[in-house]
Amino acid sequence: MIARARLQGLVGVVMGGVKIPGKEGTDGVVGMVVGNGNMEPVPIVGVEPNGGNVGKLGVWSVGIGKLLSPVLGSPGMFKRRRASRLLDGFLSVWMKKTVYAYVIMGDNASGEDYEDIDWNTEDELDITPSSGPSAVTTAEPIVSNGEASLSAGPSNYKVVEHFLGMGFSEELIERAIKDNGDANTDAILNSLLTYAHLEESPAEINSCNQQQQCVDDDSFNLSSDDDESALNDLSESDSWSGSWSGSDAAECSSSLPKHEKALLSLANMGYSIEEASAAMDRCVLTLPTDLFCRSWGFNRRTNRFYLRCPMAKTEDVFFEEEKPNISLLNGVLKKRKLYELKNWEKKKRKGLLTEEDDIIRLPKPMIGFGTPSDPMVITRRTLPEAAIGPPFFYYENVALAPKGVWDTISRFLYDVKPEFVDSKYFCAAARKRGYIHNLPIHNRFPLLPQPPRTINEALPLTKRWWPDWDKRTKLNCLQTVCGSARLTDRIRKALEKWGDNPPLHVQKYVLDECRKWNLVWVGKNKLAPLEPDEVEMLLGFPRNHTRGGGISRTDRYKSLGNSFQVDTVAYHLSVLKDLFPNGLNMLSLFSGIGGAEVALHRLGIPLKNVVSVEISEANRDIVRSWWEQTNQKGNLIHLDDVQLVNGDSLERYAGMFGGFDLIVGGSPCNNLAGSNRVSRDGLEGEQSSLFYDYFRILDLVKCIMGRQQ
DNA sequence: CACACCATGACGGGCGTG
DNA sequence: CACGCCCGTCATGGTGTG
Repeated sequence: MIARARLQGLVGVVMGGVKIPGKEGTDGVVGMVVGNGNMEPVPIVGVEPNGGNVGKLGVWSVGIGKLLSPVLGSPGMFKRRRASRLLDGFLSVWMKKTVYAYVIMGDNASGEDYEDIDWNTEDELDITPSSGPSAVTTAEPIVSNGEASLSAGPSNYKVVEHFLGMGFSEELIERAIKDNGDANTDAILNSLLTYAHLEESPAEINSCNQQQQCVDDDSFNLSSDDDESALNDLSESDSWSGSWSGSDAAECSSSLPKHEKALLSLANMGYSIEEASAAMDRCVLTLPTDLFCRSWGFNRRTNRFYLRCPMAKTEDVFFEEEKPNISLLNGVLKKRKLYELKNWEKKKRKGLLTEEDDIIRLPKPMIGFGTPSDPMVITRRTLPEAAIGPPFFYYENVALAPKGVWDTISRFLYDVKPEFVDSKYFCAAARKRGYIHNLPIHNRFPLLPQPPRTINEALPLTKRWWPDWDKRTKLNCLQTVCGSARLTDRIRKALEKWGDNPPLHVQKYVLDECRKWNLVWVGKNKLAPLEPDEVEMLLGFPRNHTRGGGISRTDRYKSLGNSFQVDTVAYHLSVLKDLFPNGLNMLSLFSGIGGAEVALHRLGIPLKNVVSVEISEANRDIVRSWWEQTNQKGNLIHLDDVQLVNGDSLERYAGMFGGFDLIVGGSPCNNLAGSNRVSRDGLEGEQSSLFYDYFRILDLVKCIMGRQQ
């Protein structure tokens, strides 16, 4: 029988820093967690240290929740080994060394050998439901090689077993077969889904709908077989998922709390209760729940999977793959999704979206917990327990990221709420950024001398030429590119036609260009983009910080545009001065041109050891040059790729220095920034997803520091 | 001529605000 | 609803270098 394994959607992601005893290089364990129908993570029920063979990463394997199984496939038939081998395939197309997410395969068996798949071809990765005769859906009768030999029972035995394996109760299956006959599995499944639906409470129905969004559009049809070796690792009976098949499920969840069962399961595999508990805390609790209600897409350009928000991109999800003969299951799901969409739109129109629907909002004014000139709004806050250091951490990114991004970032970073600050309260240029950190917030102090706060003060030579119809007192955000000479030439010619009082439409044209490109007046009718050293000054860097040493002008703009505003960051970090009078050890991720290092130095906080991770050689040169010129007494260690930073190296450095006191990082904003017209893909974008490495490394260091104490 | 490097301009859209 | 804002990217053509 031709059958295909169907990868049924990525359900959950977890990343943890758990060392698997005796297994080298498993610090950066990336987890695979599935959710259950209640939108909760399912506790980890097993560890397969070698499962993914993911370079130096280990792989968790997990069971499948009972309520999920009608949608995702059969927990009873879930084969770890096969799943992990499928993962290998995905890893090969993931392109990145670090893996954030795995696809859980619904175990619809097949007759083809999945190992023959060329995972690097796009065809096999097509996320659209495949058409043609070989395309089967979850609704078709499916028999794996392994089970075929067992199926000697009555004619509907296989059908019953199949649906049993999907987690439906025997009673429901019998009822469905009675209603539909045993030939039409589509109809049976539909009935089963309906029965199950009716049995759920309204709240559960709602969450179930969200859950199912993961499933249809982003499913894969992939060949797979039932490798005999799949059976030789963990037996089904000692895994938790095994006990979840069929009607045992309800009893199972009611007898012991889930986490205790998972603990037992881990303990049975040879880990101490302590280790198991730590693993579970770390992995299960840091799982952001919104991942469960998102669906997955595949970016062909980058060859990577990404999460997409069902709310923002609903139309894509719905209509890009309209095909007449999509399976009944898909039909049901689409109807539900459509229903949900309409509900959501209705709510939105009526303004009924609650706080829960839209949690993190930008404050106005954007002054965070206060600025040097504004009175402190808040001087105390209560941090979530998991966020409390050591180490201190400080994370930065653009404030105006696509919706939901900051919620996700915040959930990963231990539910600390971001502090949004616009640097226009610190200097003459706007820079709206969000900072998530676990630093104290009382007794902050600014760098002295405080930088000029208006354009006139910052660039006094421009004052003479500034027309009264240009009302700007602050510059806009300093970006990575600047206006060209040809542009300012066009503006000059446009102005010269009109003498001293250009008409309103010319004024508007000029002002629009000025705001867009941050132009300043340097002569009569003469505008100019900011010079790189002016940008350095505005951002709080020493003059010539990025100058020379082989860096081009455009690269200077780029590096500066990607940097911190030093005064702003220094104000936040100033509380460290009393805490570390003898200096601190810092791990600086995405260092760029060393904004954090410069800030700490200017605060007078000695830098004992700095491990700086920065991909750009030019930027590393800048920091090294600054390090030497400022006669730093400490050690500067440069690494290039955050993705290659693993537990071994972190443990080594932490051992050398006695741990890290501070972890600073502003991860790439390319895919978040509003000015990106090409690939504003959100947090799962090619560069911005490196945020997860920030979290991964932070979590690893927390883990290491916890052990050292 | 090939090649690397650099400057230039064309290119929307999400989201907040008033 | 109109408006303003935004740590950007890509293809292209020019320039410098061997």
